[in-house]
Amino acid sequence: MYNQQTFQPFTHSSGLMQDANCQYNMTGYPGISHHHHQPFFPFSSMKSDYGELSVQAVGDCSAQVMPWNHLPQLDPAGQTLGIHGGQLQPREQITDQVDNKRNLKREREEESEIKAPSPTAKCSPPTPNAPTAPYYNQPWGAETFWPSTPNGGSTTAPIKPEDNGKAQGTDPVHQFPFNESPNAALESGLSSMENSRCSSATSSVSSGHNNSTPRRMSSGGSEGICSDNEEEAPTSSEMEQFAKDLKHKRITLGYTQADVGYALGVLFGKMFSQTTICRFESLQLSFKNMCQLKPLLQRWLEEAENNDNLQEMINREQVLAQSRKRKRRTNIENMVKDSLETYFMKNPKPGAQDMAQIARELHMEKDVVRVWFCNRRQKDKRQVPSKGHNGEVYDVQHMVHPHMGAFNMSQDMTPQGYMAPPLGSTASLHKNDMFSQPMPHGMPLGNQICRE
DNA sequence: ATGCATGAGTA
DNA sequence: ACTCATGCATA
Repeated sequence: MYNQQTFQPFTHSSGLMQDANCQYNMTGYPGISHHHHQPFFPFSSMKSDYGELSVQAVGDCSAQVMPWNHLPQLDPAGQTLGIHGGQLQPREQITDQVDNKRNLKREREEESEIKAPSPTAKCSPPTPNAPTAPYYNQPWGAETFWPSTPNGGSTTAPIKPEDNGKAQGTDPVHQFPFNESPNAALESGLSSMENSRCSSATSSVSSGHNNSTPRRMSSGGSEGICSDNEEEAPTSSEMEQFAKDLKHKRITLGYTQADVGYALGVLFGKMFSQTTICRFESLQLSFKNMCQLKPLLQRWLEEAENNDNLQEMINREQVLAQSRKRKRRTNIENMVKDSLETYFMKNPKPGAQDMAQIARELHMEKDVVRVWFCNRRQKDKRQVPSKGHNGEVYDVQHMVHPHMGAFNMSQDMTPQGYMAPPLGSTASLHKNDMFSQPMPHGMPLGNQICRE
């Protein structure tokens, strides 16, 4: 079932309502959210997934959403330039930013997008072996596991990794190439964090590991939200402030989110992706997760502010790339998403039977359906209602506007999450009403589209 | 910036 | 079978 088609012909009506988009396009089911067992930010800034509005709209939106986004990462131009707008793809270009760092931003990013290692980097050579990525990434070849992956022509497709996926990575931490190992301070910070709740995370480079490396920080932790030993559990507003600050300073210093994630790997032995940093900055992680990452980012920030060589050091580092196969991302059509959404509202946690049923009806793979539900639930938890300003949450489909404290939602939930059918939870809409938008539910297309 | 995916840990 | 942390790939 992974079709190979490339993209939907669907063109977005960009421009129309980008702004509006930002505001209304938030999801949240009040009913559900009340019960999260894990606290999340009250101010989520997420945009809904369902919108499927124009890509650009989304992008713009995001930039605007954040109040503290002093330096909008993308200007319109940015978008035009590239998909990644201001961000670099981790693997590719982490290296060159050194110098731009000071000069700055916009351009740098734009360039990077296109470029290869920047020549200008003050110290960093084009970094041939530069740390390109600790991330393995394999263009998921059809070959192995996944059934239909005809990948014929992968868009980006690269090369395939040497093995099937199970490359064991070496642990960056232990192998630290770089002599000037992380300072004690850093280490201590990390360790404390790990000790307190991230024990398993210690060595892993999050990404590519496969089996053996534990990548998560204590998940089940009952330790509450953030029991940081040394640092008290930050309050949501402190966290919000920190995130804001981090972003601002990061940008000012000329680092990309990918740089930061990479730097964490170098400094602490645990690398993070651009995605994670992005989510941190936009408060789209669970509060607990935020608390876990905060100390690291805090350290990084300190280092970055006081150490001009940081980037250089980092550039010298290398991390082994790992490879693994990954299923090609399925592109679920809007119509299908709508259907899934409907099912979700009726029952966020369908049993195997239901799942199979749904899969049948939608002509999807059961696994895809399963993952969709998992992600949907996860998103729901993460995406908590937010506070006002730009972050009004508004779920078009559900017409819900939850306004509850995220942090409190945890307790009454069952361990597994959802207890109540979301549907009834329609809440009042606030100003969102104004933004309510017609979700351009796309056009009817196939169910899933997979690019090859 | 976000959708779909992976996998360790867990209920 | 699920949650949670996390990331590749993509918009």
